[in-house]
Amino acid sequence: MRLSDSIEQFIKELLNEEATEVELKRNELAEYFGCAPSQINYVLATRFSPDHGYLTESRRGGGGYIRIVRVVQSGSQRLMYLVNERIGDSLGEEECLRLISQLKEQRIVTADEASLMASAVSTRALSVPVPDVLKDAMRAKMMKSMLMTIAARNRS
Amino acid sequence: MRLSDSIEQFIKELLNEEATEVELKRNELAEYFGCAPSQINYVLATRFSPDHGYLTESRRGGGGYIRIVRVVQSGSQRLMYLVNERIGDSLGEEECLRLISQLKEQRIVTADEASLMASAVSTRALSVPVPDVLKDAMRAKMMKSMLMTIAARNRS
DNA sequence: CTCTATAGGTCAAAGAAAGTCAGACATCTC
DNA sequence: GAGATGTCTGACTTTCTTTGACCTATAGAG
Repeated sequence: MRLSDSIEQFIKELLNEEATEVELKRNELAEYFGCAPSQINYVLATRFSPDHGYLTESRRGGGGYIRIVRVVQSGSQRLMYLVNERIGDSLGEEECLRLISQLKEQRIVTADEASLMASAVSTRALSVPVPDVLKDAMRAKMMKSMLMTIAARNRS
Repeated sequence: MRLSDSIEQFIKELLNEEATEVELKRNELAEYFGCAPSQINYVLATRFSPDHGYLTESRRGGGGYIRIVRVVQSGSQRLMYLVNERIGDSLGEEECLRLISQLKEQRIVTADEASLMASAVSTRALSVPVPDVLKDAMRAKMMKSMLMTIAARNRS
């Protein structure tokens, strides 16, 4: 069995028993598996990315840590559909706005959150000298990122 | 738990019970926590700066002290300050996150809104081939845009 | 007025973790 | 079996914390 798979499984077991969140020390985990610490980053990048339904945060320095949050897709099929299929690699401003207003109508986000999201992907917010193609790519990523965050919260 | 975090918490507990102001002796505090006195300055600098919503003043010599004041500021004042003065033309991810978490602590935004904002300016959301300089310029604009939206909403 | 004990301030360097990335190696696909 | 894709490592980087040596201001005694 591959090392990455073992590490993946180990973390998923920690997450299984009613915990939707784990905190671990990169160095300890690496030592436990007898591998380079950077291997942990590889596993996180390839198995615990937002596209896989996870969020991670971390802190460096003394007392540092890595936290992994599992985003369960029970009450949020709609969101996961958007993240995984509807939104591709690029999304124009109009399309973003359409999607956001749908989410609001379906009461998946509040009116306040909808306007917050809209202001983040607005032309005004992205008015820097960058080709439109890249801006739309960013919009897609930003939308996915925000939707994942909402899904994580809706974890019901 | 980190020493800095313990000291931070200790001070915040002193400030919590209806007191908006504490006065303490640097050396005593350091002795209580068994650390170097300069550690106290570190905590003040990283957790009780004006950005965090605190002011500090102090006095040396016999009978010296350090006073920490929690600044009471309305939400919209705070937002305007951030938009017009604090956030310039560029803002790194770490700084964004710091500002956002302070807004949350000061209850100007909800926890949900804070995580939404954080996910919008995250590295993850902006991982497209664009120079960092431009990303930080975008972050500044996005933050302003979102904060303006919040300010507009609060004014109702 | 001067001296000294008593505080707090500053800064650089060491330490503690995590992040990044290029390249070696492995595995899969056709 | 050659090229593409996936794994893994190690050297280097970045960020955050902690300490200690040295600096500066103040009050009070003489």
